[in-house]
Amino acid sequence: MPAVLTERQAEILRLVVREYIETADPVSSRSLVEKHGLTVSTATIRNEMARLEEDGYISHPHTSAGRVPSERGYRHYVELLMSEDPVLPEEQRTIEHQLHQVLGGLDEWLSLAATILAASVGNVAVVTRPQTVGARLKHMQLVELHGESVLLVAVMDDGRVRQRVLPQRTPARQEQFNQRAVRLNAVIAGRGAAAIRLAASELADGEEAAVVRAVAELVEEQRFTEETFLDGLRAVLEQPEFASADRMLHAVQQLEAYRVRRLLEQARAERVGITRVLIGREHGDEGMLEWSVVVSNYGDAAGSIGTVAVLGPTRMRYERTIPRVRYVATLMGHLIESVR
Amino acid sequence: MPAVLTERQAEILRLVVREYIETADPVSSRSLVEKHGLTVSTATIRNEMARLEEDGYISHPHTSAGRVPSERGYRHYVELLMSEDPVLPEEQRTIEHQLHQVLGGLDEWLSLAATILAASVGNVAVVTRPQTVGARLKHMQLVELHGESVLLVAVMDDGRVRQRVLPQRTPARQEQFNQRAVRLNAVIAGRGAAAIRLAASELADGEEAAVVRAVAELVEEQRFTEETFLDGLRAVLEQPEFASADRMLHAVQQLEAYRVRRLLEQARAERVGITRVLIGREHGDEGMLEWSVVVSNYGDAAGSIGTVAVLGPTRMRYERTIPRVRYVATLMGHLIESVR
DNA sequence: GTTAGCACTCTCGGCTTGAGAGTGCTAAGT
DNA sequence: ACTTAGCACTCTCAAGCCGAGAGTGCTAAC
Repeated sequence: MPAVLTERQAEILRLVVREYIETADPVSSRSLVEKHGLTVSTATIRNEMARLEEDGYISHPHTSAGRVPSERGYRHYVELLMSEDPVLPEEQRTIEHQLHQVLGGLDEWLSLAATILAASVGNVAVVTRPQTVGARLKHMQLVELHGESVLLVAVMDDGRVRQRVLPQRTPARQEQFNQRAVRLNAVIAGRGAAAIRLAASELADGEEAAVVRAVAELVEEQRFTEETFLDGLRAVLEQPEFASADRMLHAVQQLEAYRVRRLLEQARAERVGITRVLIGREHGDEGMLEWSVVVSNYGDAAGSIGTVAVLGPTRMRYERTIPRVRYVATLMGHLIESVR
Repeated sequence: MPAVLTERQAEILRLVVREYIETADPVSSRSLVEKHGLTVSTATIRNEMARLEEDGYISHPHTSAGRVPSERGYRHYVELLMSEDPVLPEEQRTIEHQLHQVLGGLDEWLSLAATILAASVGNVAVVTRPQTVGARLKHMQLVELHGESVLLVAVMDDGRVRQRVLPQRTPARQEQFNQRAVRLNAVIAGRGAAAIRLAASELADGEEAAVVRAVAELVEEQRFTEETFLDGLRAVLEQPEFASADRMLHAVQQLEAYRVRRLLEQARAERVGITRVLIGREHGDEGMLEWSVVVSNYGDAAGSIGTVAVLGPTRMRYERTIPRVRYVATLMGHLIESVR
């Protein structure tokens, strides 16, 4: 397999990939000549195609079908042949505007970002909440509930707001809860789960110790289903690769939260700022052989890292998807700074 | 159409419905006799079936197929022929145990309830958050964020905890925010959106007025997508009625949040405590002609009302679904009391 | 009122067939 | 040595056909 392609071969590969991404039909030598005004004949194209196939860039579904890019073909295309379709200032403004409309805090931003991204690339988009290794408590508050319970609300320095209903043996008024919150905040605000747990063990009052232990749990809690925002299922199912019922059902199964989580764990880009493209079996998930993943991490100075990704068939508009994933990831990076 | 069925006709109808629900195949006179040891011949069954068909209880996909229940047949079955499959104490314990494992507050309960219900009936389950007409603020809190913003956290008396990032011109320390929160709570805690808005207009300090206006918005905010918890998509798509790609895609489309919302609005049961069954076109949604909905409202003394529903093909195990929807609805009713 | 018997209808899977799409190869042209 | 016209060959796909099988409706007898 010669690693180098002639100029003409590269151009043919580029056109095959583009054409196939657009139409989803195997592309024939004739359609290539007709649609792109090539100055050579179909026979020449066929000869070149035969070479490309020998070298593993494209393949044949069956004898008398056109050519389809292989994983290697897509990879070559993504790395060398394609030019990115930039997110225009106009589109950037629209997206940022939509995000700023919503002032509800991190979760709403992440969810909306997934929706916007999905709509923009026509595939499934996933945005995970930044996983903070050493999250700290910013502030806690107790709110009196009817009956024998109290609502604990904890705000973390990674933007999470978590709550929990706690039983309360000795009834108290809101005012007393406020005082208790101020007292406890003085001890545990700004600290991580471990330090808070330690503080709990040193408290004389059993009820307060229970509250503080609960805070520690909330600080370190990472619940995946609630930490992942996914959208675009319907759009991806409309792609022709899922035109049969069993393929479609299979896709729906693969996109269940816990599977997507596993996939993203494997596919995680190494560093913030890099956008990775994993084509076909490159991501190593047996169930999603014909899927590609475009993934980018985002994070802040404090080292908490989240993921923005698009999942779709290998026949995906990489030109469009890659810059959009990258853009949304940087946007998310800015947003998490703002809720620190 | 004689409205009354003979005992034998009713029994045959009952068996046809049961058999069809179980197998999804049109049921023939022979299968009925064979499987249920009837003492009459297949010919007799056929005669009776012809009567049932005349009366509109069952129908014929084509000449040489067995019988399939019509909407009327299902209705008769649900109202008169079927006996409910109660939620056994064992199952109740399991469900309640799962719910009590999770202490995160209302949203997690609702979401988990949808998951449990979906798994238990093998169809799509939807649980909406109780829509409170006149929600009141229970407590608000301000948390200092890095930079020029502050996080407003509001706890409502219907169990919602909402947050919003607010810009903050004059930087301040957490202690000052606490004092401000105490001051503002004294004025607005326990009040509804209108009263809070009024209070905002009377405040001298512009920054405080902005905070209070934001609180008012949070108090009355009802955001549907975040207010609906849906699960069981995959299970329902495995039903044979969605065995072709276009039907499956159509189902996925119909189950998008905003459509489900419309459907539930139309299908809303009148009173808390009643479980309604809407079969086929009875729910009036053109796009979901072959779907049934089992729906039950739940609420608390204060009049906030939420919905628990199961959506699935008309060929649904009503015996099982109805009591489970009812049970989960009452459970939700208790839970919302507990976070008041 | 019930039932055996039978003709009739309809579906479904398998098979065949012909059209169409594309290729690979050969041989001739530049 | 590269390009290309021409053509045989392969494979898919839709349409049509066929026969088996399932079920019914009807008739006539019990």
